[in-house]
Amino acid sequence: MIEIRLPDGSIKEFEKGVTPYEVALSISEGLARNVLSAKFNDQIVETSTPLTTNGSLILFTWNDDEGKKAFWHSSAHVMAQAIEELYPGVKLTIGPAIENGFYYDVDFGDHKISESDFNQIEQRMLEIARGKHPFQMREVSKENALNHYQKERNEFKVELIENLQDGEITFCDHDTFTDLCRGGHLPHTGFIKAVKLTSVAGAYWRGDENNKQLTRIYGITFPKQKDLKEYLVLLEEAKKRDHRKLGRELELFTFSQKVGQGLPLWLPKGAALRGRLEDFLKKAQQKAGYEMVVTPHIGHKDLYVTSGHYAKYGEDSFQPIKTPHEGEEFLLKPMNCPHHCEIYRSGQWSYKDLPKRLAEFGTVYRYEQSGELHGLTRVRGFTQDDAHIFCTPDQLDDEFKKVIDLVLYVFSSLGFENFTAQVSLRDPENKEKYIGSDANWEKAENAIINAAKEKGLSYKIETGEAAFYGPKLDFMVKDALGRQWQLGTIQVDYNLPERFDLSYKGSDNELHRPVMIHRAPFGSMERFVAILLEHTAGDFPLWLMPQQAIILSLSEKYEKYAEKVLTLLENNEIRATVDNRNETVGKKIREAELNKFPFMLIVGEQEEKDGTVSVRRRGEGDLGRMDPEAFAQLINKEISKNLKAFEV
RNA sequence: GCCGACGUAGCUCAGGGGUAGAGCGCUUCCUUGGUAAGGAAGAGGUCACGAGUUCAAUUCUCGUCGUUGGCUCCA
Repeated sequence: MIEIRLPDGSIKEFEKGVTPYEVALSISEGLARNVLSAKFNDQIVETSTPLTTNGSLILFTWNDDEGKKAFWHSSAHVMAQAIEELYPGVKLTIGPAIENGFYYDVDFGDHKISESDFNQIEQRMLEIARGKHPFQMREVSKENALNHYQKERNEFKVELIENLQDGEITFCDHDTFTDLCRGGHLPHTGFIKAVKLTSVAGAYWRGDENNKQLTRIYGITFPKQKDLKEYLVLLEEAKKRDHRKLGRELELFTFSQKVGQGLPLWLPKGAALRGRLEDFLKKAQQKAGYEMVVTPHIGHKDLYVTSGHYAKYGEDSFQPIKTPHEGEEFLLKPMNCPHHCEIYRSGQWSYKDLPKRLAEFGTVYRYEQSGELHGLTRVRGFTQDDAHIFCTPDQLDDEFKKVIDLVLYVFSSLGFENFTAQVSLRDPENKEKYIGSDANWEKAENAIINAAKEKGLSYKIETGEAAFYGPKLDFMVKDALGRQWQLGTIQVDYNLPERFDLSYKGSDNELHRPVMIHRAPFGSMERFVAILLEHTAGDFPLWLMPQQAIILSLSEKYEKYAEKVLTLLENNEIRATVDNRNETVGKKIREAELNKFPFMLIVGEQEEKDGTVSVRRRGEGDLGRMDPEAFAQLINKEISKNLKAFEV
């Protein structure tokens, strides 16, 4: 007999060799029907794996992430079988489960696959699923495994197996199909009831663009047809929050093929919105001891040779601008740091002057790969809410924490709660990719981790994700479709101070090297506005709204009174506009609601007579008549409730 | 940059070898209204651009540009 501990803490005795499925059955038939996969002593096992020792067992269903993972991983096997049958001679490589579904990377040889092939594959997958073929794991010796795939001339699987230890290699069989696999499957294919292949994409073998390009097919499957329908509806809903769509509808920004790809044009409303965000940050930064500076949009090539950026990115950047005569070369500014370093160098500093915090809304230009451009989130010309802090090594920890406070203030003022902090460190295996000494890297990495810990951030460490000049702490936020984007960033840099020979006079009367912190709480105005749009669906916090209220005149007769109310509101710092069009009030309300006006003020005969406005709140309805002054107070009270001042 | 899809009116989209259609928006007129679409008329398109096939191309083929889902990249 063996003892199995279940998640509720209870311990049950079973015959040696009991399977997770049988354990589930002993609890309830319903559970047994729904159990998809299991974890025994922190190891993923099949529901059919005999358990031979004491241990703790967790059973997973569709409601668990691990259950979905097994579901989708198994679905990848089924898709692979369908593809192999329909396109004989293809070479399978890897096919994992992902956050929403799964993919399989396949070498189709000369065959071109496109979305028009999906239906056929989906149909075959469903046929296989209906066969209720059990997934069965078996151990294979390295030699046999290699033989199997050498016979199939599948160099990809051979490469995978070569990197595995003999004795830990397993194959998974179902129906007529066999795949190299570590495990974690459904009991059988019959659980898969709904199948949707979502896209086809090129993907490099092992993610390296020097390798062969494979065809990646993405799909998603569900245990019920209804779940698939719901998922598709969810996708449709997410599309409604797409910042590209909202940006056009709300007249915030546009693009022009003539101006060039990735170069956004900010429309009046968008520019006003962006200006308001800038003012908000400027105010907080002033309190936090920052000083604003302004630098030009181009810089001499030597500036970037000194900074090291030219060597690293020169080839892959917008190419230098040449002067007519002297043969000088200038680069479009890809970042503000070198300019700020030169500002620092323009003076002499004592340790008493530090930290020096230089801030600029600096517009930069980067030649991003054309396939990477995406709305406002990835562009070629954008404005960073940049600042560089020059401080003594002793001040680093404290300054770093202060920056975290500022970023958290920005995020909370704008209602971003679901962000993750990511600490990006150097890849110790690939040190040549980075500039700077080991000692400095270590110091900087520790400073970041300590600050993140002390500020109570829940952070994730990503090795190899650091910038080439230093480690960083990024604040990541998801867009409507769940894609992660970096917004705020804080980076420690020991290298630029070195390269620009920056110094300050210490209390010992000697020259010392300052440490530099790069930071941008928004990241870039473009990306921030994009993500903010997707999070709020255009329903911005009241203080940020391009227009806070719209005055709807009941007919042209009340135009004068409407204008009078507008002036009154403007005197109270409220952004409002008048809709005097010859339309019914019903239509005006509908459009104001769709255009996200938070407040609608209806004025007609009654209002004009007693000097009031009828207030309607978006999404809530009629709030009744009130004095325009009272309305102004209502708005301003709500704003001051939601927008707290930054406390240092 | 690579793989796939797409590009028709300001916007959302239908159509299809014989040079185009809807809804919304826009203009004008009627209507002067009470909390999510009042009515009528009209204007607006080199069907992204360039080449090829054809008697004829917006439609088919190729290329370019742009957009887009991924991959690689992201100072």
